[in-house]
Amino acid sequence: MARDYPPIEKCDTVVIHKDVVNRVKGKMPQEETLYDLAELFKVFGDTTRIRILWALDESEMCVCDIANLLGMTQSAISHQLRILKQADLVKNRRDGKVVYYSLDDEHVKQILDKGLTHTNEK
Amino acid sequence: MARDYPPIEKCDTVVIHKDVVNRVKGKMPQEETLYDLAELFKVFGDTTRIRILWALDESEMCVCDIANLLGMTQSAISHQLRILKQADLVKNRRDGKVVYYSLDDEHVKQILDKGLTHTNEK
DNA sequence: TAGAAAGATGAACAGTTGTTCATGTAATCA
DNA sequence: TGATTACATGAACAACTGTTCATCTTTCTA
Repeated sequence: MARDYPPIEKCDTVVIHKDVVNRVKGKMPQEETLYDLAELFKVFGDTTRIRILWALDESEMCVCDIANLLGMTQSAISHQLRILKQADLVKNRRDGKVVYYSLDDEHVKQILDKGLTHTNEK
Repeated sequence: MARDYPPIEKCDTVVIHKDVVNRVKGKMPQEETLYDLAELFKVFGDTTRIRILWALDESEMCVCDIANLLGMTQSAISHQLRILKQADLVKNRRDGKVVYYSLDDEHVKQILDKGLTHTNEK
């Protein structure tokens, strides 16, 4: 994601607003923090994954159940569950042949709810 | 985003877990709601936009200032601000030639903070 | 009024992402 | 043990996304 940006196009405001910009620059979080944050939201930024998370908030379910519920293939769901697991949004347990997935913690629902508050009001 | 999914691969759990799956199916929000939610998080899912939002939480700024702050071109920032505005995450006001952008409401910071809580703990 | 400044925008291009298809692995059971 | 079930995964492909470049609009000013 690291890119090589071209020279900055300066305009008069860069001089006029120098103090404000420098103050903000000093208060910005670490690049890595912002990168991780974007990566997290990227995981939430897909309808399939949002539907999986919403479903798992209602009940623990196995891969096949989720596929059936959402009308998608087992493979597609399995790929998405891997992404959700890597982001620590879901956890799983194995019971024989069946692997049950569930939400990792309560943050997930909180983030979904905050997003919902915004979309409902706009 | 609407796709034509292939026939569902059934497995035994579909019968065994029928009641759970049907209950969850009944509690799922509207498809449109989940779509809008994913669209919202998609907007948060980019480092440049996250950096812009974080900067605007500190202070109202014009396009050129943001470009200068982030070391990117005016054009790139302008494109991203359009996306943020369409998602009702930022608003703007014109003062002569200069257009100042700021966060639209307090939800934005709340969503960022919830995300940060998650990334900090994992 | 002509030129410049600040910003917006369309096209193009490379990089990324989500699903499918084929196949692999772990656990169960006849 | 061999077949089957549930799930995982790599490759491939189409669709999408973010930046650049060129150009356009709006506003100010000399």
